[in-house]
Amino acid sequence: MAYRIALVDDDRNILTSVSMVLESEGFQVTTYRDGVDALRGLTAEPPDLAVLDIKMPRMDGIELLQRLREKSGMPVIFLTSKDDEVDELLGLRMGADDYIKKPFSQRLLIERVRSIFRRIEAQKASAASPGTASATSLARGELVLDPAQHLCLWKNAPVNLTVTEFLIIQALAQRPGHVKSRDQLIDAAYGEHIYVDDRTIDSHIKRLRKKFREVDKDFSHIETLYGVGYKYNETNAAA
Amino acid sequence: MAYRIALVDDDRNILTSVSMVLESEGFQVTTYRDGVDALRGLTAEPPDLAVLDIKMPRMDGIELLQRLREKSGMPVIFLTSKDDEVDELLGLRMGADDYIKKPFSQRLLIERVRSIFRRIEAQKASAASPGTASATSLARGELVLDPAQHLCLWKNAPVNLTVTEFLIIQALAQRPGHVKSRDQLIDAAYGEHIYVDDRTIDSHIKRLRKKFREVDKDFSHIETLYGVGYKYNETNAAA
DNA sequence: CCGCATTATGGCAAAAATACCGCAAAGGTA
DNA sequence: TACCTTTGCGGTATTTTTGCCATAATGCGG
Repeated sequence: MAYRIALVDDDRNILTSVSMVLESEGFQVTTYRDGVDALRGLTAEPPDLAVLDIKMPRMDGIELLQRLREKSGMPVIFLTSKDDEVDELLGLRMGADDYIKKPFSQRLLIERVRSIFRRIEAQKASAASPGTASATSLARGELVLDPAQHLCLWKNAPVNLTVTEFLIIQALAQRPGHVKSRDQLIDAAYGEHIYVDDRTIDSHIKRLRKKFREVDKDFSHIETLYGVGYKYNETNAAA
Repeated sequence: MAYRIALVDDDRNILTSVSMVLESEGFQVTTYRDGVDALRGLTAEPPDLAVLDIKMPRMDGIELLQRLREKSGMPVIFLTSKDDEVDELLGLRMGADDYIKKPFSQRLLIERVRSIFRRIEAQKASAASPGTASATSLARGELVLDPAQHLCLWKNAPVNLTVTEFLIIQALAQRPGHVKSRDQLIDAAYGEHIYVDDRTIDSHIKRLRKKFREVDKDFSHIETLYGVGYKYNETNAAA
């Protein structure tokens, strides 16, 4: 279930480059080249997040946001070129969730976008009634993972995981019995444009094992494959 | 299996310092001092990644990339000195994978480089195992080998192999009944540019036979061809 | 059966990979 | 602001793997 992001900018180059980046991260991107078009599109089919340039012909980003806010509370990130535009944003504080100064790195952009969606997930989690399995949830034998609720159950007992831990166990449980290299797990947990050390994965695996053991002393479903990576087994490791 | 990186910059200091950093991370680095040389070198022997300075005499990085793109899709990272160069990149974005502003920290550079290679590995992995049965998995009679799961079964019993052992049995099982010389097995297990002693293969064969015998006392499918090498037989050796 | 060449195998120390402690930085919250 | 949680990573202990040696065993040609 890919998030949908609307991108509004009058610079076609930025439009294509940014949307490429976002799409490479698995988001579904719709682009608009000016505020008027965008207002129509965004109203007709609201995305999960809007990324707006401030300076645009016909209708600038700020006016666009004000119009949007009449109808919708969708998250918004602004793109700004100048510091005084930032000031303006801060002064007005009219409901933007974040802003990014041009020029910006892919990494920064993705960081901001992901943080927005993390926040949304968190809200969903607290809002959702427990017991309702959402569409994206995962039930692998005794393990239940529901990203929407940020819920992890082991043999029906809740396991309290942090965001990173959740992403890692999710990646592992996606394919029980299959090895994931540390690099693959880094991609799954952080996205492709962020580097963390291999050993950091070890730490998270350690914490995961510990938390599962707190619920089930004999938990040993996360297996180390020496020289390869880790894998999640549905059946407990015997030998 | 070291990744090969080409580094192109007219500043000799940067050339040496950066290549030292990369080499210390285990990468194999080739350097070029201008775009014309680089184009020739990169075309003749394409590396796994190119790191290009933008501002260079004779041919700048942007032109170099365009020329490269005519032939190759190798990943590219740009080095830039000025913000307006960044703008240009963001706008044009003609196939560069990332950019780094000078001056940059060693850590940042490594971060970017590793992220590129993670992506490559990820693609390899997903290409290798799209469904449940990975394309490269092998079922030869009673022997089952699945690299994606790092799984080895003999008569449905799991055999716990190390990476090297796995690579060797894989090479042997690829063509049952066909001899592989020790040199061929070394290539298969270590890559072509690493030297280990012939007798080392004997050791691995020893360990393989032992591990298989632990599961099946009468296992004798790995046959020695005196003076030639080893081969894997589907039917047990009748001798 | 003999002598030479090749292989099998147990053992071992070095190397490689991993587990995990503890801390400090980062981020969020009240 | 101060406080709490999360997180990444340095560093060390531990485990696993691995290459190779020395010796015994086996194969091969005569």
